[in-house]
Amino acid sequence: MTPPTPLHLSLAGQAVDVLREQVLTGEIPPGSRVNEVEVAQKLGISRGPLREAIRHLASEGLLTLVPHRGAFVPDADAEDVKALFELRTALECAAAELAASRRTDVDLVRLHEVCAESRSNYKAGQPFPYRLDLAFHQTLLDAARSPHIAEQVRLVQQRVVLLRSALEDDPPHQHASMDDHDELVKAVADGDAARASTVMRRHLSRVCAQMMASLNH
Amino acid sequence: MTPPTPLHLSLAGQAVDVLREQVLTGEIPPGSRVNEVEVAQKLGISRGPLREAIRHLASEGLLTLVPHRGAFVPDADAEDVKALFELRTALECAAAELAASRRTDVDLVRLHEVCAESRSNYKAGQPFPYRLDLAFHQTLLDAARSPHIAEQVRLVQQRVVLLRSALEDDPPHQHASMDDHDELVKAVADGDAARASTVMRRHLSRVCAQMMASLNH
DNA sequence: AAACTGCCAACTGTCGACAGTTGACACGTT
DNA sequence: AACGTGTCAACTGTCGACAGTTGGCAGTTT
Repeated sequence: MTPPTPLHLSLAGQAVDVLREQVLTGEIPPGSRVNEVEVAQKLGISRGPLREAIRHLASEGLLTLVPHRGAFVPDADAEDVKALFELRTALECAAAELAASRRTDVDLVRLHEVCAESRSNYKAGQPFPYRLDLAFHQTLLDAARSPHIAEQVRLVQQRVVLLRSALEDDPPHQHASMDDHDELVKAVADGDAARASTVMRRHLSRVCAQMMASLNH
Repeated sequence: MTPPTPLHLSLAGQAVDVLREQVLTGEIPPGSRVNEVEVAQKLGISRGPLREAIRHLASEGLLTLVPHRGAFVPDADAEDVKALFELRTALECAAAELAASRRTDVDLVRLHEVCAESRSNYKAGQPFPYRLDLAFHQTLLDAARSPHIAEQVRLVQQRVVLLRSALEDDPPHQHASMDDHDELVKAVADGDAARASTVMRRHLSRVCAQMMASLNH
């Protein structure tokens, strides 16, 4: 059934994927500890690969390691969110600038598609799904064509998702976000790097404030 | 002599430090492979902790993992340098902006000290040591008071150091760098975030060009 | 002689077991 | 009753050994 390394992914790699999923979905709730023997048995693997998986997720910021105590799912306060968004702003503003100067027509089509889908969903009474927000930022990132920045944004995004569990999206915020996205696309289409950066900064500032507000009850 | 976890650092943690040193100093040259059993014996530890150390360094970008082949010290070409500096520019420009708005008088004193030491060394006929360049950027980073950005810059800096082995510092470049540093300090002292960002971008652009030139023989 | 095939050593991926540390509970003391 | 102490179970850190895969080499074929 499970030969050591059949063809594609090592046990450690599979464990990384499974654990990441469980942490991001909250199946393993923030603040809880990850028991090595217990999880290893549940995944049907040994402690060795699982340990590697845990360390990997810790390097991504999805787990925090305490010597001789184990790995914990971090639960953040408003202060952490603010600090994290400083990094995200630095990365995504730079990405927005690069996208404005490097985007192709295909990139613009994709960006318009995502924005249009968000609008239609919203007008149909559906809430603006976080999935589409992620898709927009990912598409913009692809247009920037900077693999290292993209990789770092991916890691930060993950951590934001981890903290997003308690976030109740309210309609005003959703509307403002979609407006920001549209404005970003316009700036990128015009090749206006400075404006793209400015709009992105304002957008992320808004999102950050929203998250901090919902974290403070 | 070596109980499992004597008091402070795990064997894996120690191995990380030793290996990082060996990789950054070029003791383990770029392109070479890291043999697990060999290095483990040389460090007097088992393969388990060493594997964790290897994975950790890989997550920092100091090693690249190839399934079933092992870990290699990456040797980069000009294209990689350019891509890496896009990330570094995004991070350090943001840090420069934050430093301009958050710096205290103590930060300014420290920045002036580093610049002064660089100048005096240079005028004494000594080459501008890379150590002082790192110190300057680190001091500026401290003034920005953004731990996440600082951590990411540290990782990128490491990778730059890894590629720096073949870099011959020529006096014109050193002089220009010191001028950039002085100009940065002025902007930070004035609290001029926009100017700090601009100067930092120009500075890193110069350093990047210098590195790419020396990589192309 | 060049290309293909089968074998082999070296190394990574994985596992189970042992040793040391940590936090907690129970007990005794002040 | 509150505090300090000793003991203990649970867990992490570490180790040595086995299984599977990879790349290279020798031998054979065309």
